[in-house]
Amino acid sequence: MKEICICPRLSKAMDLLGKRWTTLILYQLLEGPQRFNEIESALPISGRLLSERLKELEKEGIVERAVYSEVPVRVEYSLTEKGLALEGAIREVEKWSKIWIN
Amino acid sequence: MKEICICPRLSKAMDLLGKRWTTLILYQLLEGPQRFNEIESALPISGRLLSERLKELEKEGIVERAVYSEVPVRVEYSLTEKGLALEGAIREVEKWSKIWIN
DNA sequence: ATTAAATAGTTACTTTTCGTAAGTAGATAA
DNA sequence: TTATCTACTTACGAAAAGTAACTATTTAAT
Repeated sequence: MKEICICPRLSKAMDLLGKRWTTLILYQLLEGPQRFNEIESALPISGRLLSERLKELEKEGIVERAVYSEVPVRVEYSLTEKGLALEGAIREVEKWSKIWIN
Repeated sequence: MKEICICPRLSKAMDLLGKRWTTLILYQLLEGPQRFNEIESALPISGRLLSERLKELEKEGIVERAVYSEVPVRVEYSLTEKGLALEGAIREVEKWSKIWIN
């Protein structure tokens, strides 16, 4: 996106949040830290895309990745402060969807 | 999207709002009714996609299309009640982006 | 009569992203 | 040695997005 016009910050935000699955992944993580497979099971997303999205979100400082060297290995993803700050926005969409969808 | 797991309404909502440009188009329409070219100029979007998105939003009852038979023709797009109801969610993302982006 | 100008799109084509299914890696257990 | 578990990665065909040029309609100008 070229994000020249309009509000450039919102534009940047939507580059992230407007990507397929991103908001649903964050919504899922609002439940608390979760493992790769837990998220994968909770959403109709494939491992390929989940992996891709989590990397993007980690790079943006929205999600944190923690590896626990157990057997087998456990990897947990959680929201950072920046990620948690999105709760208000996500809840608003949830509210809207409860009223206006279907 | 298969939208089986998680909240199916949120999932459906994100099918719409999570599409590229959709939220920015709605944000732009929060300024008031606007013509095709106005929206096109305000965002770095092409006519092809703008046309596609507006049709989707119209089909979902989020946006209304009004044709005025002037010369040359004037076509205005505006938010319906359902569309206006998204303002809270969009403003929350805007707020977040002002704090956390860049 | 022909050309130009303005708005609101549409078409054709290339590039990027997504979806699906199968495969990999590293460590243990049978 | 084979199987199992988790967390990914790879390969590839399909769908969506980006870009630029083109169309339709009506009026005005040359």
